[in-house]
Amino acid sequence: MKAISILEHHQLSRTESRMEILELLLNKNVALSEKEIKDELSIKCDRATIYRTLNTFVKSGIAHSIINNDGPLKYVIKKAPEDHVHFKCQVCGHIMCLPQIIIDKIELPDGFTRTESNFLVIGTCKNCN
Amino acid sequence: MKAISILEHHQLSRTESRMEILELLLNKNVALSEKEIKDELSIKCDRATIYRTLNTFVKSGIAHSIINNDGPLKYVIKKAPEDHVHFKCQVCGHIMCLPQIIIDKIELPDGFTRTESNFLVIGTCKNCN
DNA sequence: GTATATTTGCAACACAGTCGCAAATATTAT
DNA sequence: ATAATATTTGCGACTGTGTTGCAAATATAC
Ligand SMILES: [Mn+2]
Ligand SMILES: [Mn+2]
Ligand SMILES: [Zn+2]
Ligand SMILES: [Zn+2]
Repeated sequence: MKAISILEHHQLSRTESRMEILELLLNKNVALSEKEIKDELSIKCDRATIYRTLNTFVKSGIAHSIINNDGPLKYVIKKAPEDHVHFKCQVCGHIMCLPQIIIDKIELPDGFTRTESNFLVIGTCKNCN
Repeated sequence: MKAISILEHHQLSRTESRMEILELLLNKNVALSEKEIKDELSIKCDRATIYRTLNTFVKSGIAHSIINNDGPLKYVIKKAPEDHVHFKCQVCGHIMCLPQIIIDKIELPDGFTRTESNFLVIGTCKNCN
């Protein structure tokens, strides 16, 4: 399984919750909130455990969180290392990465330096258009 | 007073809370949260009133809210009509608009359409660099 | 297998934001 | 200016997201 080797590679112990949550994220191409994860999990798993697991994944670089303008944080497997744009579809509600668009290049005013970015574009996705 | 004419122009009734909150926002060039507003107000004003006032201002187009990656929404007077980049300084904590950078132009993948954007760049501001 | 380190579930908590309702205040009409 | 009406306010209760302490459960190391 891919999940096992990812956990090993990041030196994370192999617990049922971590395996199941990681596999769920690996099989999705849209970002999921804690609640959505809980609802889709086959095993029972406490809210706190899900949050702790997600935070662990983010710290390890396995996943990253996406800020939602209206709603809870969502999590997705980290594919591209660079900062990229996120897209939220108003119709289907899905939030996803748009790794095609890198945002290193934004020119800030004189004297400002960038360390990180959070870009969320809201609109209508390919499927819903 | 500027605040009075702004309220009149948007056909909002002229209450003490609205006047004070609006003047506070007009005198700041950084975004404020409900808590920060409450702390800076000279008059006493309930949390709920501040939230309602801010929502009223946003609906009227007087102010707009800025998503904070870690923390509550912040509010700022709306100067530029277009979507622009927001900047958060890790050192001083200030969040401000960078109206110089318009983000209409981001090229989305085929089939995606944009209606709104939330861009937050995190880094170090001019003063703190 | 046993010992040790880590993770889990549960409960409690903190905080942001909203809402119903009665009292207070602002607007309008007289 | 006074009275009638419409709007806003404060209070309290409530929801939802996310975190944390602690004891029990489980994973890893020996
Ligand atoms: Mn992403
Ligand atoms: Mn702005
Ligand atoms: Zn869609
Ligand atoms: Zn600064």
